Amino acid sequence: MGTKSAIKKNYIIEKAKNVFEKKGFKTVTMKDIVEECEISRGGLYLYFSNTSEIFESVMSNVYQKDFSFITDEDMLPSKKMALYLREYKKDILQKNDALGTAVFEYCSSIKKSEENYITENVKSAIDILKNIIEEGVSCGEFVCDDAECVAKDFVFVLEGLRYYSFCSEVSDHDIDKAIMHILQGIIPMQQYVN
Amino acid sequence: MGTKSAIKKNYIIEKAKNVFEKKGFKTVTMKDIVEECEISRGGLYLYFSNTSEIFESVMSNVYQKDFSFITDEDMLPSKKMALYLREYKKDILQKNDALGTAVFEYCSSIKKSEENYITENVKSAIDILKNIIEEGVSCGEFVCDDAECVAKDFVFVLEGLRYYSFCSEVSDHDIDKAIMHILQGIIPMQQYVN
Amino acid sequence: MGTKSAIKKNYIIEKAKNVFEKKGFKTVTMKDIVEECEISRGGLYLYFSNTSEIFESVMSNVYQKDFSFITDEDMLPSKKMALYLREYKKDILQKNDALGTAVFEYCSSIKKSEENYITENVKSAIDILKNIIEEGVSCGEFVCDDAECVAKDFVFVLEGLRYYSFCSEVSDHDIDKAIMHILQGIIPMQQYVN
Amino acid sequence: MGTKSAIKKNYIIEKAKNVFEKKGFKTVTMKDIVEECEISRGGLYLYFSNTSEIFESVMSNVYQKDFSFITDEDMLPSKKMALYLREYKKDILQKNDALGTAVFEYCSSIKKSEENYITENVKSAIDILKNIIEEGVSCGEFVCDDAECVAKDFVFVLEGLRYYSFCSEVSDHDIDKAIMHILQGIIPMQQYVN
DNA sequence: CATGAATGAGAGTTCATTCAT
DNA sequence: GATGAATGAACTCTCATTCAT
Repeated sequence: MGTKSAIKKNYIIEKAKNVFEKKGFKTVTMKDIVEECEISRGGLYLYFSNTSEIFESVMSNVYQKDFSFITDEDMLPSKKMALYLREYKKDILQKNDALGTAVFEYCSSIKKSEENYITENVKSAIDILKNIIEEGVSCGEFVCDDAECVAKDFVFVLEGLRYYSFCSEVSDHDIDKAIMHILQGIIPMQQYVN
Repeated sequence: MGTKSAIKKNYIIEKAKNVFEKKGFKTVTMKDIVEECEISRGGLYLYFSNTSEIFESVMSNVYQKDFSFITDEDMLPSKKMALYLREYKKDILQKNDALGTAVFEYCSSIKKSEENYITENVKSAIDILKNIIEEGVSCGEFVCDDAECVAKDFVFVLEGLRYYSFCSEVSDHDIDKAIMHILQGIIPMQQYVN
Repeated sequence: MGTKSAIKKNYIIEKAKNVFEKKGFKTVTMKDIVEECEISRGGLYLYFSNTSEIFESVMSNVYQKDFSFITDEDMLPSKKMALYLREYKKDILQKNDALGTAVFEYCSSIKKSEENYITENVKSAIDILKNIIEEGVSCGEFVCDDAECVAKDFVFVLEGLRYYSFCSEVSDHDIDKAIMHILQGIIPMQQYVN
Repeated sequence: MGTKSAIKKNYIIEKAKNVFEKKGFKTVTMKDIVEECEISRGGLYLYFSNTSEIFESVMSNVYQKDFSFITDEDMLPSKKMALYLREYKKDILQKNDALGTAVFEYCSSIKKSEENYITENVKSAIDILKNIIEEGVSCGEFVCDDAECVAKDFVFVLEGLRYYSFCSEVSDHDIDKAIMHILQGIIPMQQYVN
């Protein structure tokens, strides 16, 4: 596929993203995407065979956050925690009507045994937080018996808020409060900065 | 519509529930339900005009739990808490492939401003837990500064697990661990019984 | 069929008339009539098998005007003419939104060779007017070479106005003017009274 | 829509015309037209959304007569009258089982206040005839006090015959006789040529 | 007689997918 | 590559008609 094709493919992906944000996943049709892209019916089929394929492409374009700071040896665990949670929060707030519904619909329509975006996301988030907490414990910033348990607490509370946000308004403040409450369980003084 | 009709209507609701459990909400068609019920095309329309109407009926048949114990003045708050959380857990585990996906699809397809099953459910759960905790604090069973905050912690962790359960396996044990972790924050000794 | 049945049948016919006035003939369904009558679906079939049958009954109830004065030997032809045309006019004006459309739809959906309400009506009107004119000529009230031709002029002008009235407003005055114009061709002085 | 499409669209219009001639307007279905055209169900929807839209297209293809001679300054009014009435007659005779019924059904199903084919047609015919008569009076060919009244006499008699023709046989001769009778009222000598 | 639930045929409409150009 | 006309399958919905009660 030449450069021109790649450009067009990317164009389709960008446009399709709008459609998935508007309609979720299940009810999006090839026609919807053709119309959003203002290309020909046949044209779309040159690049994608069905909406799942398009959605996969949208997701791999979208789900790329830079979490390289996690491995930065010079950064304090408390700082890492603050940065990571801030990103998480931003993610949820942005999804207050965006791709989240589509992701859910897509993932829940796949057989459970398979890996999917939500599973991957949750697992990696638990892992990252667990590492940060353990690091924090070693250097004396955090106090915690069971890092995995706290990590899961963080992640599921945040996922719960995300889930809730698809059907109801969730504010910046709501998320902050939930995070602070858990943080208080592992640090003597507040170091989480908005 | 006489008694006979009521029986048939209930029959349709029961069968339709299977369909919603299998397919969620958005992609369920009147034809799907007709086929599951093994009735005629026109027959279904005698009772329901569209899938939303059927789904509403399914929900009002289903979503009726007995939480009367909450107001029982002789029951210890710790006991109430245990009972309530057990029900919550059961609810999530049953939904490990059941109506939850359909509920989500239905609710997220409704305008956010409107009340919906998920919003209602979350709000009422937070309320109930907050009351139990406050009761527990008054009688010395629990220790807690901010009952609402803890209640939300409970609810969103559980909702997070529910959400996750639609796309991945969630075990009895996973839920127990999450609950225990939060409980430890407010009680000196474990009283939560499975 | 007992008296009770006859009453019910008449009730249906009356109600059905409303439906035909509202919707014409072709698009009226058995369901429309059942609903207008507020009887059961099966109930209607005890009396009528289809809408044509009902329409026929409506028509035989409706199309009965008293033109006995036509044969009254003591009445002046000019008076007969006036009375007859007045009835004709009334008929058209009443049909300014009533059964006329249904009659047309019914008649034009029947094979042309068969007799139908419109054919019958037109033929009998021509006949009556021709007789009145001839009578008038004999007694010196009218002057006319070709009574049939004038009779047809009357009838087709009036039918033209009737036809036009189904799609556009036609006033009392419009009809009067048309009638007067033809009358002037056969009488020296105006004797047509509204 | 390119040239090819225009051809197909015209093809559909031609075929649809047959259907409307056979069945009138109200009971014609998209399926009827699909079958007459021998195209696919979906194919028709590429060009038209409903039967009204198709009927409108049929009408604008059909209702285009050349009456330019009306404004020809060199032609005698009597000649114009003869030509115009001949066209009118032809129109009625052709409709002896053709589009007229459909036109009526279509127009009578529209709210009366709106302009429609029948209203427009009648109004323009009255106007044209009135002008011809007045022209004829100026140049001495016709004798007439009230041109509008005579014009209406012509038009409504002819419309009456048209209406009658949908339900019964109307011959060339019937129309001629009616026309002659009115003409005799305004010209001393017959100049209407068949 | 009367009811109204039930059936199934049939019309409307939308789309995924193909294919000639 | 790209287009968009064309097809046909699938769904929605409405009614005429029947029939057990």
